[in-house]
Amino acid sequence: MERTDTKERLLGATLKLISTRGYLGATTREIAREAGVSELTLFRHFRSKERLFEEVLNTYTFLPRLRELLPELEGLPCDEALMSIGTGFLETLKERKSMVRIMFSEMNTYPEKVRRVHKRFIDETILTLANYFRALQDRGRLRKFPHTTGARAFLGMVFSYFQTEEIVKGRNINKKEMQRTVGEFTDIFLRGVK
Amino acid sequence: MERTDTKERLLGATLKLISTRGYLGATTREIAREAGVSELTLFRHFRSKERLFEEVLNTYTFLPRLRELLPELEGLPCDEALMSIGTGFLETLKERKSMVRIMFSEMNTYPEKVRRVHKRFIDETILTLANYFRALQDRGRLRKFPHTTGARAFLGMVFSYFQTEEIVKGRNINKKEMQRTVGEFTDIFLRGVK
DNA sequence: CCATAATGTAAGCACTTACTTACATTAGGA
DNA sequence: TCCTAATGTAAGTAAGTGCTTACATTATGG
Repeated sequence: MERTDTKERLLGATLKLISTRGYLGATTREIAREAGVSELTLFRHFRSKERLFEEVLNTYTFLPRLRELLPELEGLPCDEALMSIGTGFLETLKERKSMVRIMFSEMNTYPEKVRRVHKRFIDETILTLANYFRALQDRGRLRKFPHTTGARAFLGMVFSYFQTEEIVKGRNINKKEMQRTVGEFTDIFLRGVK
Repeated sequence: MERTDTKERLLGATLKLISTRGYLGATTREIAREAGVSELTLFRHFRSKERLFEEVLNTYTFLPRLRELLPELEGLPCDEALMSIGTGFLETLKERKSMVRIMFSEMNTYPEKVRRVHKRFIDETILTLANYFRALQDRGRLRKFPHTTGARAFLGMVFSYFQTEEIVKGRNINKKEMQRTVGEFTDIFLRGVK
């Protein structure tokens, strides 16, 4: 009974290694070494690599915070509310970068498992935002437009920005840059470019 | 001298298998079998799996294709031009789906050399559209806005849409749905939602 | 103080992988 | 007709890979 955090260390090491080297590229030997335990311990806790991976997905699944965020935006003007939604979304993505990486890398290895995570996060976020837009339309704060497509559009801008900069280029989007870019996205989304 | 298209068949098989199983998951045996040649022939044409993969990336790049999207839009009004860019972009992504899959799923596991090409690809795509926007601004057809962010925004909407539907969900976006959605994106992008 | 549960070390197994070697076949051009 | 270039078959190699077995160590709680 030497350690109590063995399982957590293994899960963390697996998340790290699979997100950087891919499922096939991350070996159980290396995961164990990264966690500071023997390979045998890995197999004693999780019976196979696949089960280990599954537990990683379950452990680090993330849910959108948008729903909790919305009530706080009640009184705000549209631009400030959207700005807040955009930066909140981007911050969640940054926090869960490893999981986002895995989501799009292991789509082929384990399609159903990964799709579940995607559905829980992306689809849910689009839906929530779309409903929010509809509410704003009903109150006359926004003009009529297809609210689901609108949600897709806004989140798509932010997500693609995250994907190209943080994931593909490996850059870190700092607070200042984030504020600026999301601000510009918001402005375009609200006012249009014409 | 039995066949003249051996190399092409191998490149095609590699594209197909790597895009579905990943770089490590696609074995040289299977690639050869898919191409209808012996594994030895594969190694005689390309000396290693890595070189084979590099040639695949060079062969199937579609950056030139994207560049062709702009020139023919001279006389069109903004909304039609944007619509054309959006659908053209989306159609290219669909056509080159395998490449898109490879580029955005596993890039972090590939050698630095490959990643650099990929980064340049993204930057150039954004830059091309950004320059187009600037030209339209100079001619007073669009209002002043940060043109690079604008290009990011528009391409991001379309790309995220493609990624979610075609890659993650495995759906086929048909012509009609594509027209509608891109039309709505364009409208939002030009007029805003306020 | 001792049973137990969590860990370790070490060896190894069955399998796969990228890649090689040696040798044979075949078809077209000189 | 014969040389050459492209291909094939078959066997094999070295280095992994996930996972197992056998056995030892150690700390803790009753």
